[in-house]
Amino acid sequence: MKKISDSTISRLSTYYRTLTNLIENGVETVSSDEIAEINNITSAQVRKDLSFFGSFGKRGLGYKTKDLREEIAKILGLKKKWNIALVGVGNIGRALIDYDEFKKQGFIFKALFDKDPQKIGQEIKGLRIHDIEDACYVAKEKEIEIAIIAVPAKNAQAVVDSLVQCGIRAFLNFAPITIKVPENVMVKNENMSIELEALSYYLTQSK
Amino acid sequence: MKKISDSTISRLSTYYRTLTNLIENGVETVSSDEIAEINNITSAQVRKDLSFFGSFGKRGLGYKTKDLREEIAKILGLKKKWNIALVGVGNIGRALIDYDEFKKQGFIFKALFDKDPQKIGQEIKGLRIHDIEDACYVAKEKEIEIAIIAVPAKNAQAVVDSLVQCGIRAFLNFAPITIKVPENVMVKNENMSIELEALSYYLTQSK
DNA sequence: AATTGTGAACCTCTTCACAGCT
DNA sequence: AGCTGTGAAGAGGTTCACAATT
Repeated sequence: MKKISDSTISRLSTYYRTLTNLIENGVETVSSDEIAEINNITSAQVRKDLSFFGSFGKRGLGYKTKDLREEIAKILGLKKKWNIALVGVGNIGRALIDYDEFKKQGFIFKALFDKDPQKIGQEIKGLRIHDIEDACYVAKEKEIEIAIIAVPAKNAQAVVDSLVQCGIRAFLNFAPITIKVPENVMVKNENMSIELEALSYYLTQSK
Repeated sequence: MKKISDSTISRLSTYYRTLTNLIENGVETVSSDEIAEINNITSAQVRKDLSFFGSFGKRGLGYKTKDLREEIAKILGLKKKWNIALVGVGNIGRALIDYDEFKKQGFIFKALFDKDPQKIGQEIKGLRIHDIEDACYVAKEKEIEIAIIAVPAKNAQAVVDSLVQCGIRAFLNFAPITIKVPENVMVKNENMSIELEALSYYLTQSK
């Protein structure tokens, strides 16, 4: 399949959210122009993004909100639930366990890992914290498909390496470091300081 | 000044982090090739990014780690401390207060806001939680420059609107919604589900 | 010999603009 | 008449490749 750009995929996520909101508000049809307006982009961008995957609208009429949401769910793989694991039960990790948005989109925590003996064995939200050493066994048992890395930067690469060995192929990385992985493994980064630093840059510039 | 792309700015942040690590490990010089290698990009990209701001290296020798880090700190505005406010003291918000990476880069929480009467008046890490209604007054007193928005999506726009009124011009938004702001105000988004959905997409594709 | 700094080439993403459908 | 879908044009970002410098 033709390679679709990361920006298109992340915009599809925002369209998905937009459609969810519209549906909740009882809106049944929507134009590319309206979706664009809500998300501060152009309508051509919306149509082009969708066009990579099919034609979901009706000329002159726009898109049925429910149908389009369904189509995007299919594209993004949101028709199924995803089993995810949290590695590193610190502040960030704990916050993510409680983060409703994940559950709402079908991402379900099935396993927690840490290497701190104090934490291992404890339970959070009915989930036991396992020793990271047992990750392969537990990950298989719980059929983990995605791992969220919330360990200190210095441990992140090693943790990912071993999970790749266990067969995990998708990672959401919160550690402020670039993780190396084989070709067929995907890492997405969530680096909160980078965005703050961009704000710092813009404030500094505009003085 | 010439408009610099967002990607260049965010790469500068990663170079900055790379240099910090190298310095901690006693490395005194580094080539664009080494910086590139660490971050999985090309050396031309590193040199081009830097070239927008000056020439900081020596041909044949590379860059002095300490000097280059200093230069990037100047570019990104990291020579000063930034006063930041947290709006919305929920799970995510609490985790951010404890997030060392922010403090390390010079972003210091000076004010917390919430609208829940249960929370108002409480203290976290020596910081009092103020009523969001008092935001303007407190923001001025504490000289807040950047606000982190960690309130539910449905309240985010209103909260930002009022803070813009108070004169705040930079926002890091964790709410899964596109915020509208005037031209001279900057919003950066941290949308964790979007990255997870990208992983979902790639796993679905590669099946 | 090694490595930077950079114009030019290349590639990718976005926007335009309009034919085609409803 | 209104709005989609899309090829073509335009803008922007990345990589190449090499002269310049140490």
